[in-house]
Amino acid sequence: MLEVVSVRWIKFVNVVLKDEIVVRVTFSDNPFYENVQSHTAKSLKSDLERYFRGERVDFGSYDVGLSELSNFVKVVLDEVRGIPYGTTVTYKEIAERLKTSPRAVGQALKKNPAPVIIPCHRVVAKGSLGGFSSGVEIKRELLKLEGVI
DNA sequence: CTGCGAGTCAAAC
DNA sequence: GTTTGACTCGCAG
Repeated sequence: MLEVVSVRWIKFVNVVLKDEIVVRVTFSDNPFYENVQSHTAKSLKSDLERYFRGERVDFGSYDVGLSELSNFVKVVLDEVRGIPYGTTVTYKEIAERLKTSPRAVGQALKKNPAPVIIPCHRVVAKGSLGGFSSGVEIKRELLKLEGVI
């Protein structure tokens, strides 16, 4: 069954769940039509509201649907999920941990279907912010929210 | 097989 | 300061 959580922030943050698994996260100017039923969706909505209010929230307990992705991308995203709130890591560090190149890491992060839930915004370039699939402004605001900037 | 990045480093204007 | 080239590696064409 399909559910949608839409939360107001600098933009609307929309999370689509299928059978209580996060399928994707998007940012939009107008809210998505919500459909919140399961306990998971309710809990997620409340967690998101607290997170965007500036509270320290961990989304590690939510499942994200990664089955469509290549194995390499899964490994990278999995590594990224381990980055704690309020801290950042460079593409290079991730690359070294996984024995690959920083560029490959960037390519993998671009395919992240669920920003915020999988905190790809905590991966930055050495000396600058790096990129972000939903716009670098969003990335900057997220880091500001977590007190990194 | 070729070319392109959400990168990095060093060398050179 | 900025730009340029070599290196890198998984993926799309």
